[in-house]
Amino acid sequence: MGFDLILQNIARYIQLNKTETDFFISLLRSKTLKKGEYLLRHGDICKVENFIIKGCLRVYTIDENGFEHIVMFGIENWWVSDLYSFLTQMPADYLIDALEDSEILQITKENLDRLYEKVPKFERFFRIILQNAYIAQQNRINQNLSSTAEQRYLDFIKKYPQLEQRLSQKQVAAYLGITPVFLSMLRRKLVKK
Amino acid sequence: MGFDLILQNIARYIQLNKTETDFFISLLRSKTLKKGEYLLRHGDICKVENFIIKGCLRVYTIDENGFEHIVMFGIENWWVSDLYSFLTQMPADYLIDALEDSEILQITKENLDRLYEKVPKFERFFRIILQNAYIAQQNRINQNLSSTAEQRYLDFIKKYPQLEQRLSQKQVAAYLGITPVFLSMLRRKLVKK
DNA sequence: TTTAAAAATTAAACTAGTTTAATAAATTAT
DNA sequence: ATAATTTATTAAACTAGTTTAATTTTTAAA
Repeated sequence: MGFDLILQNIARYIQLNKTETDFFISLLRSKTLKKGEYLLRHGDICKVENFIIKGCLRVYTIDENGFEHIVMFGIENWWVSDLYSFLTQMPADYLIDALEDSEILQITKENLDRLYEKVPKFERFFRIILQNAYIAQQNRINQNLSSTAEQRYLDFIKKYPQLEQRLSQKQVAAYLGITPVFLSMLRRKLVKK
Repeated sequence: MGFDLILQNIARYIQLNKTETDFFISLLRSKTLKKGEYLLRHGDICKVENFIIKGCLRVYTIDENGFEHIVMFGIENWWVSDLYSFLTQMPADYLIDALEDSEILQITKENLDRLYEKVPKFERFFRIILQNAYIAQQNRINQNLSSTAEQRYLDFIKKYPQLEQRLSQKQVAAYLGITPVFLSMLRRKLVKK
């Protein structure tokens, strides 16, 4: 039916009975995105939390000079949103769009709040998801502070080998915090070795 | 009693009755730290989550060249730990020490797990705490990707004016990801304006 | 209160990463 | 299939931030 992946994702941390599972699924809406299509624009209210079934998205900003900076990629089995905007229902700081044709499942804030009320186990689930995301982000901050661009690139392709295959170098550079020109130079230098 | 601050901190997001409050407090241990004292060393197992009642701590790494990189400061009303090590009980990636004489309240992993079981509302509490921390970290990542050191410094003193007063420039530089020498140059340039 | 140690300042030489611009290669659209 | 657009490459000039080192100021220790 297409809910297998998300149920599996949730089963990693909490066990749901049939009623709970059905209730949860009833709160989801599915959506497809063409490559390049926006899920969220800067200034929009982020109305939903998104679970990716298929495809690849990016969460990013565009600075005053028009340069893009990617705070996260999302692929199959990941949750993405502008969490600040989602929680506060204030205008979003980030943009989200699809880097590939994608399929997602969405849950609105109202429905997620209802889910927390009716199935409090989901508090635990999202606590754990957030713990993992927090740890990953902290490590990324540390790496941005302590490593050269070359080391960050090497760590990136080591940590996400499959993801790197799916991304253009421009996107990788926007994630690493360097220019595409410099990434190209780094790669040349690395293959020469 | 010294528990006022932490109870207030928790009351922001969940309501506890007398029994729950007493149970929670029974799980806490208090500890004082002298300036410079370690709470956690790289490679230790992080056995406790720490709530700061008074003082200032830092969570950081030391790179192969001996330079320190600060991933977070903690002051009154903040929670600090090496979350990865705390959750997995594996050796810590980070060091934590006191930048001022400090007082903290500690809860062990076993006790926190018991707390989640007996008072599931705490799942919600820590979910919300983590949401806030996640959002703050994501904004910091974005800023590291998109702003110059000068802009990051200006944003830092604007966002944490009270904190900046308590820190040496060396610590601020280690948080911003620049050398103390360069921070000194920036400050001179800024006062001249 | 004096001494020692750490933090901050300044300047000059240096380098990691940027910018600009031109060309080639790969994707996308018609 | 062709044209148009985007992405990647390369090189040269440039700049934000580093490094080293010497001096001053502040903080901590005895």
